[in-house]
Amino acid sequence: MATTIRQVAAAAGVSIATASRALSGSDAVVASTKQRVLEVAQRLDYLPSRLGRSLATGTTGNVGVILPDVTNPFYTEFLAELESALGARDIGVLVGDSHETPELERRLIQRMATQVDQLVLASSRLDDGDVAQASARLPVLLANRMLGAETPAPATLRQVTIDVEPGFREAVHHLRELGHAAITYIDGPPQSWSGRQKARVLETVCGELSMPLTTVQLARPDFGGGRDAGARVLEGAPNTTAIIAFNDQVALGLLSALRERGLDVPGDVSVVGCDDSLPEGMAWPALTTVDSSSRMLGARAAAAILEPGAPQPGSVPTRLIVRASTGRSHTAGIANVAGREAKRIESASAPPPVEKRSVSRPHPPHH
Amino acid sequence: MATTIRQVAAAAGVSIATASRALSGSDAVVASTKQRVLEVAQRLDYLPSRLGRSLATGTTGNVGVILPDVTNPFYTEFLAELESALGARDIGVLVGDSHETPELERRLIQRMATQVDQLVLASSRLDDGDVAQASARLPVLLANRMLGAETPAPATLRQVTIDVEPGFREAVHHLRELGHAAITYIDGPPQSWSGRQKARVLETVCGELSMPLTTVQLARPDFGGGRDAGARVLEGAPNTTAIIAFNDQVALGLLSALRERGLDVPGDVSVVGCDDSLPEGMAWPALTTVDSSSRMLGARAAAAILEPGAPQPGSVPTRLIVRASTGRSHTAGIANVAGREAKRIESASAPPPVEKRSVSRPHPPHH
DNA sequence: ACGTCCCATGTAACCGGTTACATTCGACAC
DNA sequence: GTGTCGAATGTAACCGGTTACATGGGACGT
Repeated sequence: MATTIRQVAAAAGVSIATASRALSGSDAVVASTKQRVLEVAQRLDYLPSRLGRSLATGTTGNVGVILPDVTNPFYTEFLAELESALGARDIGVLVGDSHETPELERRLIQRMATQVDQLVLASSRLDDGDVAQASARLPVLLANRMLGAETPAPATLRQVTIDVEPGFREAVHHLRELGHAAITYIDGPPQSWSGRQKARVLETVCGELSMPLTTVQLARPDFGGGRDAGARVLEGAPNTTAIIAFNDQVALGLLSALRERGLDVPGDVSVVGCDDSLPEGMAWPALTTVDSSSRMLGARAAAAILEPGAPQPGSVPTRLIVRASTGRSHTAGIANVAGREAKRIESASAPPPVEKRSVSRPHPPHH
Repeated sequence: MATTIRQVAAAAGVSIATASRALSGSDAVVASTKQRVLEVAQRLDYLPSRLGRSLATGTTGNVGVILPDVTNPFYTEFLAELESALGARDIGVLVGDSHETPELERRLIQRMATQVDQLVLASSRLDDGDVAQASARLPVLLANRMLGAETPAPATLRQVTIDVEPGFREAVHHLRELGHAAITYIDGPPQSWSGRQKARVLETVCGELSMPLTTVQLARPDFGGGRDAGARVLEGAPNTTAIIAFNDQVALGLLSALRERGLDVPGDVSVVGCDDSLPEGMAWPALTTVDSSSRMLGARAAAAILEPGAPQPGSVPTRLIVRASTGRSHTAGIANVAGREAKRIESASAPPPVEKRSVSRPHPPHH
């Protein structure tokens, strides 16, 4: 059994109250006694029980963090930032993966509710009512999500968000200036609040500019989802020249689908991502993206937790970062590839481009 | 304040002992009473305190998981698997990121020690002594790490590992059969046990086959690290034709560095990754890799935790998955690219390959 | 009718801390 | 010398559960 404060007190020849005071820093306890208690504690390898302390003080020193998918870099970076900032203040993090489902999320909340001081729900898939209910039990911080205007926000509910408006507006204007006539948006999962925000901005801006907007829904906002969506878009709408993706992972999957079909980015299709989450060189060509930073969101969340009295924090602004995946469209879109392909094959002598050759080589299925 | 069991007991007209029995499932309490207690609990929205329960029972229902980097997909997948399996049994997960440093890891252990039943240290950066010390305090599960043979393993210490031997052996033989004369290994961080394992196997096998082996050390085993290492290798040893990377992220970075310099994979250089962690299409060309699965490691870790009595689990086996990033070397190595480049430009008429053109286009620095 | 036994329930101690309040003791003023 | 005051320390209640043990009453056997 681990050593308790009573053992320390006994060994130091003081009462547990005195031992407690000596150990929990500087209360009114004379220096010599304090010294003695600390020495004994050290010698007995005493480590105060967080459980005992929590029960007595009513504060646990932990926060719970619930994410839709721990595997997704967006949340992973959010979590990394949050954990670091809280850890520096010796606050522990209980983490839960809701696998994008409200049921699991509710269950995780139940499990965490009595052992954390506060809950952080990132991109919560709960409906407004459930969120309100949770925040009736303990303070809740919504990250990347806001309650609808009609739901009265409880006093214990705070929200940190990313304002995607400027970044997505810029993206549409950028594509338009490059000569693209229409835009396809690959949206996130239907429960995603941020996905709805992005869609809403795109609708507005495309409306203003009289550009047609096509939206494609996605089940999982990851690489595989992006690949699937890419394939669907290419088949359903071969004239597409400009695609905006829900996030960088989806954009990456999209790039992969395009490359596999021999399409050039940005020659044939321009692609815009979101999050600016990729290290340099990860995307090919380098991805034009909206810097909807989850790290910054994590930092804001940490700040909101560490300064409970602070005013409702504003939302993180965004902007467009132009790199190499967007450009002037020099074909009439995807439909033209077949023709160009034929032309290339005609001009026999030159070695076929390496990339093309690799495309056709079959390789074993993954997993 | 949250409702407690005493309030439930009072409202149901029973003692707290009876209430506790009724609530904690099926003890010897008559059906009608049990029914009544449960109804009252429901009505009062009662949620039993994990803290109280933990203190009373001496078991918390939580495990602590410490990772060197929550942002690294290897650990992220490990964590996802572990969290899912434990969550299904209503076990909570406290997570900590050691940022690859022993100091932080020790601090995290201190914080977690009194509020978890067990600790999972993934690729622990602690030395053997510190690990032994931690496992004197509470049960510890080492994942992807083993204590040295000379350190006596405490009874509360278990280990789950990946046996990289077969996979890496296969990789070397595979490369040899493709005609590669020498191998370069891009190793992980120096504190990494699994890195040392991989290096050791490569040394052995290359020794057996009399193939020269060059090892390059890496600070951070991620995409950026792989890119840097790639650049170093290309400059220092231009004749390199076969590279094995510590993990898939490093391999991805390497591919990026090679592509940026106009090198063809596998025409000029063959690349082997490790982990099989990439979704289909993520690497271009599809990456030949050793399936050192962190998901499976996570599953084993979960099993070891859920079945405490089970025998010391064996290590996860590995094998080589051959895809498109390895092939017969048709140049004498990197050094020849300059010459080939010149030759291409000579044969004027054919359009330069798309990828090549993109390489030379400058784009703004990332971040 | 009485003793025995068992089952449902209650009482109270306990887990490991914190802290309000009580107690003790020395210093100082008169 | 004695009363007062305050600082250092001790006593005990409390946080919210669990559980060993005590208690009481009904069923059953003789």
